Amino acid sequence: MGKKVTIRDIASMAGVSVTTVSQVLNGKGKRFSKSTREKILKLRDQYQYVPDFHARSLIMKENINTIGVLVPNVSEPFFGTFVEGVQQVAREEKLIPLIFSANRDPKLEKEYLEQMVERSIDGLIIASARMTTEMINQALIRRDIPYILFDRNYDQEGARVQTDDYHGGQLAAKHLVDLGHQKFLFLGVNNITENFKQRLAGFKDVLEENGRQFDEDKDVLRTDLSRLGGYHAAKAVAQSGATAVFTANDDVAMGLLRGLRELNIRVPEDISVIGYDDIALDEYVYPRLTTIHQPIFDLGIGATKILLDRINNNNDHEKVEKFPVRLVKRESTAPYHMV
Amino acid sequence: MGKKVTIRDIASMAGVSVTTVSQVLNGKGKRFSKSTREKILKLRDQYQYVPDFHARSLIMKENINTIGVLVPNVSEPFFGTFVEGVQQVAREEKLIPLIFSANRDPKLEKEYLEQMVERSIDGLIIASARMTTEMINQALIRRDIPYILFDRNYDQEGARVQTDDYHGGQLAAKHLVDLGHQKFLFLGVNNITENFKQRLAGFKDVLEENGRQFDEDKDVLRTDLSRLGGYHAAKAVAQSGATAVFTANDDVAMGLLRGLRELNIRVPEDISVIGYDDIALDEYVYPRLTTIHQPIFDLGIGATKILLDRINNNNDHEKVEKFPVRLVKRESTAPYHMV
DNA sequence: GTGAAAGCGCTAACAC
DNA sequence: GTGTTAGCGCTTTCAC
Repeated sequence: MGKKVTIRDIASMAGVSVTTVSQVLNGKGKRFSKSTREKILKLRDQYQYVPDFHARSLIMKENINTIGVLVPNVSEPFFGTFVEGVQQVAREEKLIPLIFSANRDPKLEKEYLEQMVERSIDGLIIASARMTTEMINQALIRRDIPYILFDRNYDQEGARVQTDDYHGGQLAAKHLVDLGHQKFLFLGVNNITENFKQRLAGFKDVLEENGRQFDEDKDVLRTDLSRLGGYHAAKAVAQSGATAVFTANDDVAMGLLRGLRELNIRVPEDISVIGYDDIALDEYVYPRLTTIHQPIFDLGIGATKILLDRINNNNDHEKVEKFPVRLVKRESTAPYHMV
Repeated sequence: MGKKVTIRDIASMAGVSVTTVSQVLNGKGKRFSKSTREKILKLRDQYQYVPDFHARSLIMKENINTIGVLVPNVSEPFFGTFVEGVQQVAREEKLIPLIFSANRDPKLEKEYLEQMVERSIDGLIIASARMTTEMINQALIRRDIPYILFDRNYDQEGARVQTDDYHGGQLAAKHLVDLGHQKFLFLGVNNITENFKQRLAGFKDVLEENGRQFDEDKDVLRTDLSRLGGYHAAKAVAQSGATAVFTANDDVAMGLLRGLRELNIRVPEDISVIGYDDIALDEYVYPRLTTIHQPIFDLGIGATKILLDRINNNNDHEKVEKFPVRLVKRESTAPYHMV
């Protein structure tokens, strides 16, 4: 209903100037009389005056602390957890996180990125496979907006948080080899990005070091990076003859579990499945999923902290923080039995 | 590094006035010579000029399409899907959705709400149990920002989308009664809100209509509204002697499924479990979860469309759009067998 | 103790 | 065809 109450309205009602109101409301009004101050405060409360954000940030180059978070999809458990980590730090540091979920649509990503730039946010956390450094810089060029890269951005510049995907792949292979398996499969994704390549490389290397056969042409299957993708791949997995499958991530593994179940193939008795990420859901599927743990929540925290660091200290050197991965043994993997 | 390029910079470099630049860049420059236009466009590209958002929205009170979405937690599958629905409409309508996830913290919710108001967004979608109409109005008062309420806001004013929770409860009871069960349990939540009350009421009424016993004191258990909550409740559920359990939502049901499994209680052979919501995960747990379907994605779409309607047409009457619920039979419920 | 005035970057009447 | 001017709502010198 009501038109917006401006500082001018308050001023004229209080019978003082806008300066006075501004000063008082910003806690810089020690020099004004008590009665003036109280009058203004009272009017503020009465009319629910809130200074206009845009007018304010137009002047104050130092922004209200706002950071942008660009993720492919908040509804994926992985990114949901990541965002929660970001939020935790944001809360502690009184930052406002603007979350943009672009559904892996490059056009949208670009658009959102530009939006954030326009809104002159203080910093940016970008989690996106498709987004190249070039694209990012193009949008950010000539603005010194610090940003942090996350996930799948290996060959890129810029401060970032990373996990050791190669090592993750090694761990998965080692676990499966220890269980005595002989025939392996990597259930990868159609749109392969560097982190997946690394996992595969680590996986393959350990297999070969242990004298196992692994042919990248025949022993790698590709599907969509989703539960449905894993589900649809079940038949091909079953026909491959492999007894141990390493999936691109836990979502894919969950889909595979379902698909295998419908095919009456038992996990882990017939096939062992190991995922990647360690999302919270892993404990709730059946069988509980063995996986490579990534500290997703901590990654969110870490990314935000590095970003803050860069914002505040204008820390220009490219900081790359590595986070550890580890094997989490649950029920979806078991020793290999000869048939 | 570079300072921000302003319209003035572009103007002086092009040797024209700011007006000219502004007009040309906003597509209102038909009256200018082609050479001028091209010169400006080229400079814009060269210097990656982006008009300052704040300066712009300071003037054009109306036009930047931004809506705020306040949810308890994006990483919950339910809200994740809801947000996706919102985003779909947003994309179609060229809106920018600002997502705020407040983790059910009332203080944060209020803070975010105020933030959105300050940023003069065009409209608001609020999904929050704790948030009373009073709180909302307090933050929104004297601004005519239209908003839509979602989820758990029964006894409240304002346009909103709703599903028929009472009917949902009825459907659950009917299904269980049809299967021949005699002893029932409602696994509810500690912090009961109106939607849960409605579900319970519908559940109870149908049970009693069919001559089944249901005592709200003894046959209702309370736990946290989460997978972990359901998990922890498993023992109590097992000891209750009930053969059919209706849970507050699917998350709780998933936790219960896991807990029961660890107790070696078979679902559905020993106990039937029916959830609520029909989140995507239901197909991937074991056994696949029977549930009451809510059109979560459509709710997101619907909420956004109603909001748009109110923004554009200044539609002041309180529109309440109801969405249907229905039973989705899967594998977690089965006929009752005498022991 | 208080206020006038300048200006943040932009758009839009209204000249010329 | 193009420029002048007047703000949008606010903060901040600096003068009184």
